[in-house]
Amino acid sequence: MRGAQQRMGISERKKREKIDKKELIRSAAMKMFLEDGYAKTSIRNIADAIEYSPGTIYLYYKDKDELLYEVQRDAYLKMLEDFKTKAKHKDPVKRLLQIGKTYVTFGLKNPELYDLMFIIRAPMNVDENLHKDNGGECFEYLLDCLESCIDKDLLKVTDLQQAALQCWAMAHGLVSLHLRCRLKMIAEEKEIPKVLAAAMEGYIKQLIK
Amino acid sequence: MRGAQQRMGISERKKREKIDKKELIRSAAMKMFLEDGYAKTSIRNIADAIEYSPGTIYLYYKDKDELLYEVQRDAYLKMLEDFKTKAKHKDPVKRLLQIGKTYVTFGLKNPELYDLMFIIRAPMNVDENLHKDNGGECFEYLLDCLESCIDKDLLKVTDLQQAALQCWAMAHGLVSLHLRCRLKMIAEEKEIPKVLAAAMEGYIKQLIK
DNA sequence: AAATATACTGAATGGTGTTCAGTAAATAAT
DNA sequence: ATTATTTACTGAACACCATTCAGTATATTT
Repeated sequence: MRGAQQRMGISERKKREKIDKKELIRSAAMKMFLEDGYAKTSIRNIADAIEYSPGTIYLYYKDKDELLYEVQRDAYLKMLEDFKTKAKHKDPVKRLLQIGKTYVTFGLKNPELYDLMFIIRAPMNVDENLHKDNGGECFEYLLDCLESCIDKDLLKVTDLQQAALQCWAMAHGLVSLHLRCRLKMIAEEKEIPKVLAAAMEGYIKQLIK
Repeated sequence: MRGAQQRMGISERKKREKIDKKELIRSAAMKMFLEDGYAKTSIRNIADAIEYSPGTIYLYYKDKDELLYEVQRDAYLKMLEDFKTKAKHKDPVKRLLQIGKTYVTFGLKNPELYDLMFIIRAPMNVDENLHKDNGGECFEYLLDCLESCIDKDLLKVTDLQQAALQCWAMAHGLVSLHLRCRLKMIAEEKEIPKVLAAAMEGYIKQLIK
C-alpha cells in the first residue's frame, strides 16, 4: 500500500519534472526568439543555452514549428492582457481608440514577438485552429467593442465583420510595413511611433458619427 | 584598324552575352521564386535549372539577397504597370477606388510576388534606397491621386501623407493577413477576394465627402 | 608560341532541422 | 538481490542550405 503510494508520488514528481523541462525549453526558446528572431535561433542554439543536446528538444517538441506555436500562444495571451489593462474605458468608442493605440504600440515595442505572431511564415498544417483559438480571443475583444459601438449607434458603419476586419488590417498594415522598413519615405525612424499612432487614431475617428 | 574594330565588336558581344547570362539567372530565379517561394528556392536549385554550377551564380550576383532585389525591382514595375492600366479614371476619387482594388487584386493573384515585395525579411543593409526608388514610384502614383482628390476638396481628410499611409496600410493589412492565413475566422477561402475588395472599397468610400 | 584574361566548376566550410542507434540510470518484476 | 524494462538523454549522421575559392579549360593578347 505504502509502496504503491510512494510510486504514485514519484511518478507525479516525474511528470512535474517533465513539464518543468518542457517549460525550460519553451522559455529559453521564447527568450531567444525575442532577442534574435525566430529564423536566427537554431535548435542547436537553444540546446546549448539550456545545456542539453539538440535531440532532447525533439523529445518535448515535434519540431521547431511546434515551439513557435507555443510561443505564439503566449504572445496572444500577452496581447490580450494588454487589451484588458490598457483598453477598458467604459465608452466603447474611447475603448476602440485605446485598442487601436494598444495594438500599434504592442507591435512597435515587441517587434520580434509581433513578427512571429503575424508576419513570419510557418506551416499552418499541424494546428489549423491555433490562430482561431488564441488570436481569436484578441479579435473577439475587438469584436465586442465594435459591437457595443454599433449597438449604441455611435459609428457610421453597420457591418460588424467588415469594421473589425478594417480595424485589424489598418493596425497590422501600419505595424508590419514599419517592421519591414517600408515607411522610410514617409517618416524618420524616431517619428514613426507618433505617425503610426496618429494614422490609427485618425482612421478610427473617421468611423465615429 | 580593322583588328581593333573587330576586337571591339567581340568585346561588345561578350558584354551582351554576359548581360544575357545575368538575365538568364534572373529570369530563372524569378520563375522559381514565384512558383515555390523565395525561401524554398535555393541557389543550387537555380543553378540546376539553368544547368550551371552554383558558383557561377556568384559571378553575377553578390548573394541571394541581390537576386531578390532584382526580382523586387521587376515586381514594383509590374505593380506600377497594373496601376497605369487599371487605375486611370479621370475622376480622382474613382481612380483612388481603382488603385485600392488593383492593389488588393495584385496581392491575391501574385501571392509569392507580393510576399517577396513586402512581407519576407531581407537585410536592407546593401541597398537602403531600393524601396524608396522602386516601390516609391507606386507610392507616388497613390500620392498623386490623393493630392488630386484633396486639391478638389473631395475628401474628408486633408493630411496627404496620413491619407496615403492609411490607404497603403489598409490594403497591405488586408492582403498580408490573408497571405498568412489569419482571416480564416472571418471568411471562407473562396469568399476572401470579395470580402477584401469590399473592405477596401468600404474604407475608401468612408474617406469621400 | 607563350602569357594572360575570362568563364566556369565542384569540392570544401560551416551552418541548418531532424532522426535514431546507443547508453546509462532509474524503476519494476522476478 | 538479480534481472528485465522503461525512461531520459546523447551526439553522430543525414540531407539540406549559402557561400568561397583553388583549380581548369577555353579564348584572347602579346
